[in-house]
Amino acid sequence: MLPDVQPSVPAQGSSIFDVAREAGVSRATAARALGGYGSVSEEARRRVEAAAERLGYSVNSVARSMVTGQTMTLGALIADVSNPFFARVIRGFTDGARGAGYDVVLVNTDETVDTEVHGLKLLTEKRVDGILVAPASEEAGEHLVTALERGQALVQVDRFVPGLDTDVVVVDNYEAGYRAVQRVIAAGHTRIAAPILRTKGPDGRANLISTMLERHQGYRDAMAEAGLAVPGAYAPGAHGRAEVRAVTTEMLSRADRPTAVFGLDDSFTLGIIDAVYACDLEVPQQVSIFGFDDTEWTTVVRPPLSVIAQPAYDLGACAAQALLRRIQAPDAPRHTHVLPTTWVERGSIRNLA
Amino acid sequence: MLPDVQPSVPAQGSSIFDVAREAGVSRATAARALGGYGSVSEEARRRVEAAAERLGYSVNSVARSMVTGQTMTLGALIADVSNPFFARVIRGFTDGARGAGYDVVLVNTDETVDTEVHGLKLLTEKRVDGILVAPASEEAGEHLVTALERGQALVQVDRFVPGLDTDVVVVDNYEAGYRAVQRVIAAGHTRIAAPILRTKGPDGRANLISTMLERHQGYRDAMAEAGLAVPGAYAPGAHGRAEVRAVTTEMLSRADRPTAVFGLDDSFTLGIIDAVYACDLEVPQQVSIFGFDDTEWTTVVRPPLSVIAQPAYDLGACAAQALLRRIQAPDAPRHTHVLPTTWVERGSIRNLA
DNA sequence: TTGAAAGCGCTAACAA
DNA sequence: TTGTTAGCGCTTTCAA
Repeated sequence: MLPDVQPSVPAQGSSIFDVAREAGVSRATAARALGGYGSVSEEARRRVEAAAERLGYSVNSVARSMVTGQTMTLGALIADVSNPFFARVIRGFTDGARGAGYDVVLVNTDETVDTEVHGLKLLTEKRVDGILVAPASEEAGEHLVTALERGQALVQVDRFVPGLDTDVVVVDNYEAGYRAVQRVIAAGHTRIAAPILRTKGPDGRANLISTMLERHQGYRDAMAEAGLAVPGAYAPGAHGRAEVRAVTTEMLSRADRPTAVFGLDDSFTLGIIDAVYACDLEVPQQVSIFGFDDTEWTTVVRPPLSVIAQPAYDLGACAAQALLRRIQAPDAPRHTHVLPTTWVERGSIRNLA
Repeated sequence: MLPDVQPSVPAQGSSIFDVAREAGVSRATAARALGGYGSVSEEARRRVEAAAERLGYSVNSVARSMVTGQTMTLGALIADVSNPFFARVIRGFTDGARGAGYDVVLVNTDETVDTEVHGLKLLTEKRVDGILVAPASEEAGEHLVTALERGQALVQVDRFVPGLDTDVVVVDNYEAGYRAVQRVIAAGHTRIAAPILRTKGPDGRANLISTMLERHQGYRDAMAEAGLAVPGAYAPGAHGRAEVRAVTTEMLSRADRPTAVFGLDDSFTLGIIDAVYACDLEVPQQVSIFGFDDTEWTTVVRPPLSVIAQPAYDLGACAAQALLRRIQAPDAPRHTHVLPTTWVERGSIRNLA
């Protein structure tokens, strides 16, 4: 009736041993009944389940992971959850993961390569089954290469390190920026500005984020194609809302101030609006504004903001799917998923044509 | 030179055994050198570290957790990360956790008790060292009681189940609502409205969120104390921005429309602003608005919004500290931390006095 | 269908 | 300082 031998040190909280004893079966049988694998008689199953219930048994998944080699956990290395864009990406990602029985460990990198490297190390040590990463730099990807070589399932989202052979889920930032600016040009604007992100790494070197860069390149190309100039003053560098406000305020105070300003992301657009208020300019009569990313507040500013909307939630959800498939089939060919952006015309662009 | 015996099944990826062999020491010595515990000669340490480097060794923390009984992981059970408030709470929480060497597993409950119960079960099975929870219901707390009895370290944030003996980190929602409304009354308003959240659970029963309830009670008490009436039409139930917009639009179309409307949270305030635009009313000339939570957009609406600011990040950071202390000292007395809110006066309230 | 036994990769107590 | 050994709680052959 008591097949197995009591482990020498009794565990705190009941283990499968206790359940087995309580049910009068072996540990193997109890494990089979509880884990839903192998074959167990109906009778045994009922007894084990009742015993587990009585004892308040909770399976120890770290022990399980030890044996199966799977943690049923995914990692997410993103810049900052408190950034609304990433918050939605993460929501999509956790939903996708959860649907397949996976949990997710969240790590914020603040766009810092060192933090990303450290976070990747931690996730690796925790043996997560797969990792989502929005790389902090498109240049520093060695740690990701190493992870990949070790067989780590990896998916890049929002941005990607060129040449890194992983699944990728992005939007076409270049195209979106390009088309948006084309529209504004078509509306008759010739002086269009777009402050650009300038992040300093700990070494003082510029840490360019590919997403922003691509949007900006789309802007530059659309301008060039229309024969329009982009003086340096129209593309000032800044980091964060306050700096954007500052450089934009200066830009809008110039004699040749732009007639339209493009916010390359949520926080940039906010900084631009701050500047417009600081300069006491009317939108869109005196200056037009358009931005990237359709957040909740774009319809409560007056006039409502015209923006490029990107499917943040879907980006995360799609990345989860890709990662899950990668875990299933490590050697299947990699895919790059380019999700569509949408131009949302509202009232913040004046028609000069 | 090769003290230990090769395990029968060679592991994929190198284990501490491989490192030990490569370094010519025993597993225990390798483990000590790598884990930074016990005593190891300088010579051995160097050899082990070199071997680990050469082999690309990564410690398996699930195995470590197995023996130490610690996962160095915390769980977070919150409504929704894509809600800016919770996103900031989570950021504070992960930062606090990370500082002490902990990672965090994120679970969204969508204010649903069932999901919360299930999430708690998962986190328990994963043997996280502590759990942060923003309870979905202040009535359904049995699962939390059970966790507590089992010795689970727990901290409640933003809301709490009355009588549940855990550390708690909140703001005084009642007081904040009360004082804000007092201010508006002092500005001469007598007809003040505040739509209230009505969430339906899967069973169709109302699932009241204590936070919103307390704010609303503060509003009611401030009104009552000033001898002001709160007709039912001034406190319509709604769920989500769109519904708030709808009920508020109707409210503002009445002959006895309120002169001020209180947004009980971010999404409510957004819905109220939507309604104000829909009714084509001027703020604050025709209607005043004030809200709870100072999000990024409150300064880009015109007029800028007067709000009660709450320290979302600090709520999370403080909860992390409390949880970490609880893990250290499971039996120390519980504390309730009430973080201060701040009234931020901007321009959205008309002075009628 | 069931039980015995091995072992996942690590830490920790003990001995040398 | 170092090595031996015994597990942590589970899954998984292999026999019975």
